[in-house]
Amino acid sequence: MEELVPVLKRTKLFSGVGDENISTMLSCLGARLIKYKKGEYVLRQGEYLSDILVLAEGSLHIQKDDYWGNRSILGHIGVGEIFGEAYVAPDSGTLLNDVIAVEDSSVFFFDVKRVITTCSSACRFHTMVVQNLFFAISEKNRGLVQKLNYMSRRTTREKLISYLSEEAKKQNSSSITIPFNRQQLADYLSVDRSAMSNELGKMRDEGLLEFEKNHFRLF
Amino acid sequence: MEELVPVLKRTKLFSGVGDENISTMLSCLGARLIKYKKGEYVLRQGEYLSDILVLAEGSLHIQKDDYWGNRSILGHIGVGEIFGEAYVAPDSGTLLNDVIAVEDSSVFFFDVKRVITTCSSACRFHTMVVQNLFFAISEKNRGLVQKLNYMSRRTTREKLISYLSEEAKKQNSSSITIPFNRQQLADYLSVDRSAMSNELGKMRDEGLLEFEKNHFRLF
DNA sequence: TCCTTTCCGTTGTAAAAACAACCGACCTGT
DNA sequence: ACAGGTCGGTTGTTTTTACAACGGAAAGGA
Repeated sequence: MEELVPVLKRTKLFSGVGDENISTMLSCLGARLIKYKKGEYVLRQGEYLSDILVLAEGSLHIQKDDYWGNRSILGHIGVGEIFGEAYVAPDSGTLLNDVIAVEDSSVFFFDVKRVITTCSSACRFHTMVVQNLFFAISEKNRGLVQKLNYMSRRTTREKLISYLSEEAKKQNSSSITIPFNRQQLADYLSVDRSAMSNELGKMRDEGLLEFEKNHFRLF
Repeated sequence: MEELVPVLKRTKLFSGVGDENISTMLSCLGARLIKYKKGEYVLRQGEYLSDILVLAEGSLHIQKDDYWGNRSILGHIGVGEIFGEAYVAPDSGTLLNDVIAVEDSSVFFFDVKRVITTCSSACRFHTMVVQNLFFAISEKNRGLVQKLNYMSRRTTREKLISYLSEEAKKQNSSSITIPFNRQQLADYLSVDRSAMSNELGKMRDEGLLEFEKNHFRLF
């Protein structure tokens, strides 16, 4: 476990807590490290969860099977990412997704009770961890709300407009660079890549915008 | 302010904290009560926020104007609801939406620093409020993830299938009751009501499901 | 350099959705 | 009983999307 402490140092959960304090906190937080072989389940849909998890090594997929058995991959978890934190509330019900190891992986488990209940004053940085946890879930929240904003539009054009519009506000310029290539943008907005490319072409022809690769200019 | 304490008692933020303790906590949390006339802005897009808010009276709309000036209403805040909590992190940037009073309203402001930094032991219930806050944002998170799940499907049929499928799992039965009428369900899934009604009809004809009003049975 | 792969714009077709309009069933208040 | 309103199913038309297929530009490796 100790050899993976440097990884924890760089995570959002332990931001601002020095290495030397992390080792001390591990026991206070009830930390356990569990290793998974490629293909093994880390979490299963329908289980209850009482730990907050941090991926220390490897990579994971979040996936889901529906009532009729169709499987889809919802997302990816990389080293240092926090997950499971939205399902540890007493009334959160069971997990809705499976989490599976894409390669051999190691996961830290932190008992939520020991995380959110500040322990004795021995552990000065405990409060900071609780704050970090709150900020981390806040950040996820903001990302979800934004995406939902784009996705609730009916047409590809409207999705593009709302997305680019938001980026322009965020980057405070009508000339913006986006962090996606075409396929990724299409996936993000849940539309077909070629249809989206087509629509971008039309919008350019109509003088709404210009673009080159992942750089856009709005008019 | 005191006359609105009974409202706070029934909110998720103060769940488990007795009335008598709430009054005591208000000062410890740096609470302020601000009243708004109908039509006034409570929050503006582009502002930084350092308070967690709870609506005590009235009702609010969350709305948004895009780069080209089109306005849309994203949601509604009712009495007792917590809002703004996702934008108080130090690196959360500015607000993405406006919040406006639909009728005369009163809003409690709690300084986030005083909420998440546990105060001296005088305030036994402070820890509980922090937990409640975390659980509240968790709950929002889960709702957002679910909705995103449904909305990321390409066709109305797939959206319906994923939604009903999830409800069936949640209610642990193939016979389910949903909390929406047709228009609300269409709005929730961001599709056209009549097209959705049409699709439901086809799915029934194909033997995938049966329904009557807001009760569905899956096969 | 040549080969392969990735990226992305384009086109045509088939499928699906949006939209508008209409109708009947059911409430509710008068 | 009647008028007005809500709800939801149906239909036809138009618009938009998904899908499949292709080709050229650019990047990267052997």
